[in-house]
Amino acid sequence: MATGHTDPRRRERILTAVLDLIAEEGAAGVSHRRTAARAGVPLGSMTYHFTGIDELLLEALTGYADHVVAVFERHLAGATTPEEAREAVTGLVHTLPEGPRRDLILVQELYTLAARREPYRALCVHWMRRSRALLERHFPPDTARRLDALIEGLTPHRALDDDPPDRSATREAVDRITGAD
Amino acid sequence: MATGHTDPRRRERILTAVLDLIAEEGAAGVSHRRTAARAGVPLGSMTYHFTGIDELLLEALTGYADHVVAVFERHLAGATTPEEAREAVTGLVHTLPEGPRRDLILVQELYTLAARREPYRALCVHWMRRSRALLERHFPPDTARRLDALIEGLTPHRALDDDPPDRSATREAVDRITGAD
Amino acid sequence: MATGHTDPRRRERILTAVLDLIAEEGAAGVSHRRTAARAGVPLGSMTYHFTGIDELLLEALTGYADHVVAVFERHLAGATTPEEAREAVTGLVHTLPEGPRRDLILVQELYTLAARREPYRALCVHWMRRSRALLERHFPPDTARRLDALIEGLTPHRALDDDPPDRSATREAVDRITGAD
Amino acid sequence: MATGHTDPRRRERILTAVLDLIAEEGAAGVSHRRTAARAGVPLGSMTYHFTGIDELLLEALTGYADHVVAVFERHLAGATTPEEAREAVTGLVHTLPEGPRRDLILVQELYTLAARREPYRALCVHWMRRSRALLERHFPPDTARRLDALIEGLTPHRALDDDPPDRSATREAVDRITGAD
DNA sequence: AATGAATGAGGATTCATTCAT
DNA sequence: CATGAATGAATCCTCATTCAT
Repeated sequence: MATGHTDPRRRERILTAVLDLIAEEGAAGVSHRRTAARAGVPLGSMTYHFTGIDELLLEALTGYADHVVAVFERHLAGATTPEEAREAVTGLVHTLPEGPRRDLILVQELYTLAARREPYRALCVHWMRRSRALLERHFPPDTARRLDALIEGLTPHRALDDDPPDRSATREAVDRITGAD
Repeated sequence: MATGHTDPRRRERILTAVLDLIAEEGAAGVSHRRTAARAGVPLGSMTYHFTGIDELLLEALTGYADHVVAVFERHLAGATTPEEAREAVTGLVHTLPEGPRRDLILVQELYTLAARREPYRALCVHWMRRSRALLERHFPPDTARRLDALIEGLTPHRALDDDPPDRSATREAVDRITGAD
Repeated sequence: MATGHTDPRRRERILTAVLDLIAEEGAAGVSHRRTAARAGVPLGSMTYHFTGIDELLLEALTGYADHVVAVFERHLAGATTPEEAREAVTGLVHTLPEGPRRDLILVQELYTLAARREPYRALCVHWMRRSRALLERHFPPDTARRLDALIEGLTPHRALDDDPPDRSATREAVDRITGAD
Repeated sequence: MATGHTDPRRRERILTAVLDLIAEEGAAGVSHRRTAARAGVPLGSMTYHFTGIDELLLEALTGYADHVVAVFERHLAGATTPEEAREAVTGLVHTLPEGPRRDLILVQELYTLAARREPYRALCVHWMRRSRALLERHFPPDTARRLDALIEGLTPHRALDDDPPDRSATREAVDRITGAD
């Protein structure tokens, strides 16, 4: 009532809460009530700012995908030789899911949504395309593609495995897939 | 004398229904009601045969993992040389998600559950270990590991991509990661 | 918890509450919450016993239509001559909406629903057919039809008008429409 | 100097939207949001131009009643003899609900509102009085009254019946109720 | 052994209305 | 004058689970 009546960061705060909830409870655990509580906004606020749960999830995950691409880009930015690019990619695999597995989980949830529902699939495809394009700055198209798949595959392994592969094993895989001889 | 004095296939039928539901609606879409309706059993039957939703999901997914491992094994069974093994693995990647993406979805859902909740993680780890063991019959441990990750990574790509890599591209990736020279 | 666990009159009580609510607040005013409160049953009970609001309304109104037909029949039962039948019909018009206009309102609400949604239309048509059949026991088909329409038309007039037509006016109209000469 | 310094047709457009909504969704389906969307005006506009939902409905239905009376009048205008008047009334019954049942529905909705809430009742009574007055130009008061009721009763029959009475049947009923001999 | 009945919690969403701008 | 932002109440419905039978 006495608040500024227009808090421009409200949408933003809600989206952050959504991402936190996806990571903690899964996409299925994202409800209006829970999100509102977490973001500290009234329940009615949710459907005012977002059409429905789907818009909520989609927008939050889009923001997250952008963030991941940015990380990706930052990692690869400095590399000028193939050797440096390979090292950068290796670092990437070991960087992303370092936190509290939050990133891994978010990616997994997105894949799961994408496997079944169109808008999420589109987001996923767009994302894959962008990261492949980044790899293609340093590797030929076919190699970029293989490398992209490898990165994707190493991630769940690193996250679930009790005894995950160490950095040198990752590097070895990267070298082989990119055909370093 | 025989215990299950009613339809012994009831559990089985319920588990099949659960798997169908996971594939169609996602793990979050599996409810007692829906499962009962789909399996054609009374609602009260659900909590009689299964402790709760988790037991339901876990048992269904365990059965599915067994099935996938069996497919895996069948594919690799005939291979006697590394060359044949590589060809078998290639066939595997192109076999699994060929159907109506059902398999991809189920795997994805399992990963998502595994990322957050213990019993699912254990199932997942056990599964990964078994498939790696199968690969180790034909490849050295480190190679098996890399190969396993690659397979995992190729799957979502093949499923989501509008223009998925063809068989020869897969074979090329397999050759490189297994160090065929 | 300590209740008989199976109250067979519960459905019945709910339907009575629905009819009361339609009369008092209109069909649009029938909500699960209000109905539950009025019938003295828990909210969750509503969707257990009835699929949804529509089943609720439809079943309640079907019961009401049956009741009205029964009244109709009882009124006409004793008539053996056309003269007696005309008198009975006249009595009918002046009997039905005598109460607290409850009957009139219920009929009106049913018509309104019937004008837009199929299952209600079917109920309405079925009802009209039955009452016409009753009239046809005493009048030729065409006459029965005209008479039926007249009855329908007199009802809202009697209910809304500040100065509604008296019994002799009704009788006069009945006589004319049935061609008493 | 001119007051409505913005679009003066806005009120008008809103009222048209309200009528459309009543016809399509029922009076209960008229909300500020839906009306605003349909009329293409901002949501805030609704409560600026109209006190609340009731004012909205009442004003829209008043306009509609005026329209119906005008049709009524136009139909009867040319008639100079009782015979012509009877033919005109017959035409009326077969004209009104000819379109997409829109008119029938609107009338029904108005009756339903009138049965329960005062301002709508007043509107209804006023309307009935006006149409009766029109009939009284051609028929004696008692006959006008009977005829009015008959018209009212024929309408739902014609609208709901699968096999509605044809024009000659209507004419026959009109003749009888007006005592043509 | 098996199940229909029951229910309180929580799901998404729509709403009329208020108010600062 | 006109309106976008905001919100708490209420909407229908689904749910996992308990329990008497």
